[in-house]
Amino acid sequence: MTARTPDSARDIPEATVARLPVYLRALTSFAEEGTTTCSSEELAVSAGVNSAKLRKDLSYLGSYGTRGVGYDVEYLRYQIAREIGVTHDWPVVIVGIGNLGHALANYSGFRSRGFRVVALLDADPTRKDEVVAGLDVRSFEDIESIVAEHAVSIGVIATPAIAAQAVADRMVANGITSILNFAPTVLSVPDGVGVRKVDLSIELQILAYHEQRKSIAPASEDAS
Amino acid sequence: MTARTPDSARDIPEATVARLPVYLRALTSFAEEGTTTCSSEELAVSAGVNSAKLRKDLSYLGSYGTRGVGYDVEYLRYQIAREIGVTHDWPVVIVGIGNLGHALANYSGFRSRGFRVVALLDADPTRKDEVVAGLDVRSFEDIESIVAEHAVSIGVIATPAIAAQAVADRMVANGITSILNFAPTVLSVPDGVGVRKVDLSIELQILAYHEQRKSIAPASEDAS
DNA sequence: TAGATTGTTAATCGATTAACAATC
DNA sequence: TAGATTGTTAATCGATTAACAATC
Repeated sequence: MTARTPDSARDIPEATVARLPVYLRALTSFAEEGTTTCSSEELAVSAGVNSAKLRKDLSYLGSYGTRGVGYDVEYLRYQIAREIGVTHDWPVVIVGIGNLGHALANYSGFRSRGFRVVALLDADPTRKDEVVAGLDVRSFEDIESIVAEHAVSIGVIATPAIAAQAVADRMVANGITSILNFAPTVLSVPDGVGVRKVDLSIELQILAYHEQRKSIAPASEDAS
Repeated sequence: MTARTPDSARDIPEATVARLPVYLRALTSFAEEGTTTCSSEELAVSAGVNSAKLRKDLSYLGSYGTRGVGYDVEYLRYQIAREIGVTHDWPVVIVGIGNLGHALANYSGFRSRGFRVVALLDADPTRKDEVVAGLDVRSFEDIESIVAEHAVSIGVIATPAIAAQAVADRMVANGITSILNFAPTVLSVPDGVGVRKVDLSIELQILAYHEQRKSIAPASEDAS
């Protein structure tokens, strides 16, 4: 009981989970360049973290390196992909096909990184019959049959803020258990449903805060 | 020297800084609804955090509430806006006017939350003379004059990954000191330049990780 | 064997939370 | 005065980091 869990299903800290995709991407770059082996230092530089943190993170997955040698790029890449769960594609629906929904539907990075957009939904009936990124824009009312047909568990909300909660409720009612929310609003969902938020203005405001402080700050680090 | 810094320029933890924009948004909602006063509990619910964390966060800014009563919505809203630095608009340039750049250029939330898009730049000469969101798409070569003319310190990168580092270098060379990066790549910038990254695939992969574990996890919390 | 690099330990740092004295 | 709610304290929790023993 107190021995380390031997195989999978260990408990990985949230901060580590958030970095695994970054490592995965760096390893994919290495593989594309033909690099077959790398050290924790090289991988760390490529991922923009320090190597102690990288090794600590990887240690939660298991022992996939070789002391004195480093990591096999392809092997580690696969192990991380497996841990994240992107060795097969996840079907995804996007709701809200405005400017942002358009951009998301056309984003090729989803496909290459473990996701497949299976449907585009919009509540506005005038948008129906539009074709975006090779997919028909369908009525939001079709969500039930689409989620059932494709066994969708991940939904993306790209609607105006005012509509987002209702969309989330409807997603959850139809069995979606993970939501990526681009609408600038706080969603409330039942326990067990995962939500991540991408908020463009908030990111800019965080930059603005630091930007503002640059002009105020005493020049204490100024070595000139 | 050991007394609390009396006025502004206190040291606010990063985690708090990242939440201030969320509080600001919640307060703006309250104001629009005509709510003039709120308690930490009400504001916390609206922002999706617990009230202890909210009060702790606000305590870094100062004492803007009244014990036994709560907060004046408009007053607190102004204090937070001032702390973030969005009592006046920040000029912003967007580089890379593909699908995502289009969406960002048209995003009305920037304008209402402290930012003004002053120029859209793209390296592709065939995109010049296009008008997006009421702005001419201009050559990336114009960045120097535009940054100088509008005193731009914040840049948004919405180019393909392959171009992003060169764009960032050029931004930094021209005096931009804060970058919001949508390209799926790690940027390296000099000390003193702030970078925030928004990575759509990474957000989905984090959701996928948790989604995957739901099917694997032992039903230890299952009370049925 | 000597050199290199991992995986792990332990110390440190920062963030969260509950509880409550202060005070309206 | 009694009730309400803030602002702060202190305990806890989680994340980071440097250092190094293990081991290729």
